Amino acid sequence: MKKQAPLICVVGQTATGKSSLALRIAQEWNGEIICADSWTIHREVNIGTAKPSMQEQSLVPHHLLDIIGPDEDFNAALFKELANKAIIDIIARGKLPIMVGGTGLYIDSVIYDYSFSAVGSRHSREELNALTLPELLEKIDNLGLELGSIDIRNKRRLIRLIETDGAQPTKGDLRDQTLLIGLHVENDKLKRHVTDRLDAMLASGLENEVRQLSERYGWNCEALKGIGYIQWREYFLGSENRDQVRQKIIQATINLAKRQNTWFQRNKSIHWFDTPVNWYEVVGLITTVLDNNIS
RNA sequence: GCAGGGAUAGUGAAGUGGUUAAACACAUCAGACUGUAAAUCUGACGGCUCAGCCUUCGGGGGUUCGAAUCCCUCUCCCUGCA
Repeated sequence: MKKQAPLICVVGQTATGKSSLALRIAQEWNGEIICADSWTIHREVNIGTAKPSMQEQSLVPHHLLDIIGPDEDFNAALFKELANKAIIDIIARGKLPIMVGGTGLYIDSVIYDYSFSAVGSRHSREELNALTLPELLEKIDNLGLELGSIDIRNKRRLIRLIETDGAQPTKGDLRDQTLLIGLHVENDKLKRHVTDRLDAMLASGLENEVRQLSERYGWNCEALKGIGYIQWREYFLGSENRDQVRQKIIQATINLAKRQNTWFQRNKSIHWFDTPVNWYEVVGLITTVLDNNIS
């Protein structure tokens, strides 16, 4: 039986240094990076998303960056498809694929081979969105759909259930030869990292980037709904000052980091590292996986 | 100095005599998560020897069967007049 080629994943909360670790791994083992991030896929949002710089991208090829416009939608199923293509392509060229990112759903869709149920065209999302929770439940009942184990207090879950005609999703085992490296930082330290990173973003012209994007695409634009962007709205309207924006961005980032951590912590296959990462341990871990593959 | 206003849990803020350990929001802690995921949703959130008990609404005193809510007084803060 033919063995699957190795895949290295670097996951974890935002601002833990995933990108730089991935870069180092890629340079050490002749790899290419696949970004599993729901925001860096958008073009034109660069500073606030902490997108890898052109300099970093010239060092190592990055995939799934800048693939859609700021006002275009994206989704996990699409990510899974594109990421799988990228992985196959990288392996075919004899290089090591390294998937890095903090969007847990995107990562899992690839490494656990999620079976996304097709979107039913009979119902428009806009129409369903307008319904209340009880109305959605009634509709589901009328359609004869099984609620299963979904959270019936979460409107989005109910809408999805209707859209998929109640199709039950499936999840596979962890992809063979896949190494999961998780980065974790303690709360206090994380807050410092987040703050420092934001101040660096501000120094490199975040405000200007947001202003230009909001003028060109308007505040309803997808990419401007992200952290680091949406918080400027009141500022440009004149009701808040720069420091309030800064505090709001820090807070939103910390809140996100908490949710990301909850997602990844339940995955018992992840090898966790505290930062700063002990490089030799990483080398040891990766070497084991790669050697195992050769034999 | 005089006249008003105010002090409520980590923060903001409701409550103005009786299911009030005290709405709500935020923060915090924990959790869920398969075509929006940087999204969406859930629980806990005064203390304890925790299906019961104890202590809270600036401090002290009082009225009342009963007060964060009424009265007196003290402290501090804001506003108008001096």
